[in-house]
Amino acid sequence: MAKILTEKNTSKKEVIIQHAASLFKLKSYTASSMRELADMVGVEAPSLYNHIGSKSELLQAICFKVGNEFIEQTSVIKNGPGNVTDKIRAIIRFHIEMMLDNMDEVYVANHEWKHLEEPYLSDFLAIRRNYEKSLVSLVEMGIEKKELKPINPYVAVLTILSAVRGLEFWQRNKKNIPSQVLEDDMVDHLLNGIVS
Amino acid sequence: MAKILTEKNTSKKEVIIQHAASLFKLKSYTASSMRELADMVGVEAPSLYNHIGSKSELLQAICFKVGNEFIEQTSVIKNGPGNVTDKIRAIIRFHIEMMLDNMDEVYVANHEWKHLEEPYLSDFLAIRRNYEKSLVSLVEMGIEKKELKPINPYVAVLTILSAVRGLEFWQRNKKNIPSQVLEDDMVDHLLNGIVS
DNA sequence: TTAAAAAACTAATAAGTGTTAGTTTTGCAA
DNA sequence: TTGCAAAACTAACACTTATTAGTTTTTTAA
Repeated sequence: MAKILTEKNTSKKEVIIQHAASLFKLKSYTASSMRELADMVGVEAPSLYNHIGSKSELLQAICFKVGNEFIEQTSVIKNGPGNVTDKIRAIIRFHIEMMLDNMDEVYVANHEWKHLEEPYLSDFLAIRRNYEKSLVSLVEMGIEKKELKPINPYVAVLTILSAVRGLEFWQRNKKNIPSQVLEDDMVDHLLNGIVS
Repeated sequence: MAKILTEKNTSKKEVIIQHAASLFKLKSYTASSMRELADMVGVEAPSLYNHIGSKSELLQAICFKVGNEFIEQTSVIKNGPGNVTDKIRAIIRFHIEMMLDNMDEVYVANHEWKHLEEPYLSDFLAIRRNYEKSLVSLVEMGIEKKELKPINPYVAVLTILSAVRGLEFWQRNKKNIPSQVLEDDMVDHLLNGIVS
């Protein structure tokens, strides 16, 4: 009867994954049922299994898609031209844009990864650790070159990543502040502070 | 048979709540079962109900305890002496200390509030909104007095609160960085930036 | 020592979970 | 039009869930 809507270049599996990201964000992974997901897709729950292997496979797909995208894009910026400060600026901007454009999936990757099963959980954490290390080494380089103050580089990276993650709360306030102001002000705040 | 350990000045209900915070942080609210919680407490699951009303009451207790503590302490700082910059510095330090000292409960309040039932969900969100507004007005005052740069005050508050929340990831790295360095560097980062 | 209250226990319930089996319908290619 | 594969369906299973009922044990107070 009911049929999964297939848009151009979007497999039904991808449609399911997108709805899953939205649902997992709304209700969290464990509180989301396959029946609810099926409702969103417009199908009975068992029909989902013609396209996917399991519920946890959906979480894996979301987490690793996001993780890999961050790794790749940041690597491009890091290995590109410019001084360290410019690179950090670009990375912050990339984070903000990913957050605003792919809110559901980024949110799920940030919040629900702990429900990944092994070995995916370990793999995901390794990816994240590597990502953080890569940013730490960039900050260290900036300190060496005297572009940055002699702060603890790990604390700086933690602060930046956390601040950017906070855009998860953004949706309810989109109305008031244009995202360009948000992006500019946040980048400036994290690089130059707020004290005049 | 088994008995709940009662420490001085700690009711059994509080013991249960503390274990609940630890469990909810580890596995998330919905993935935590009352049987697991009972195991931690050293009791069978139905025995918990001699001390508490329901699972969701535990979540309520945790969320509102944390919420009220932030409201109160921040209000004290805000209405106390000192210029705006000092107050913001004090608030950031208070957040960091709350995070380090009451990690489990703060984490749960930050992450699991969405599983609160009405009317508690609405109440909790109202508390948070008020708290944010109160900080925004403080930043606005700092801008008026030219202590702070003319940034968007909401973005500044969002950035600060999010950065501080990131200390949730701190546990795994406690070994490397003394928390005093963490606190000092993060405060300096959020007020003065990292560019030298 | 005894009576009452507090708090533990076992057993059970009703609802919801992800998933499988088996069957029917749909859509495309020949 | 026929035949086949893809994908939908219904029914069901095995488990887990929070919670209640009813009972027994433990603690407290007189």
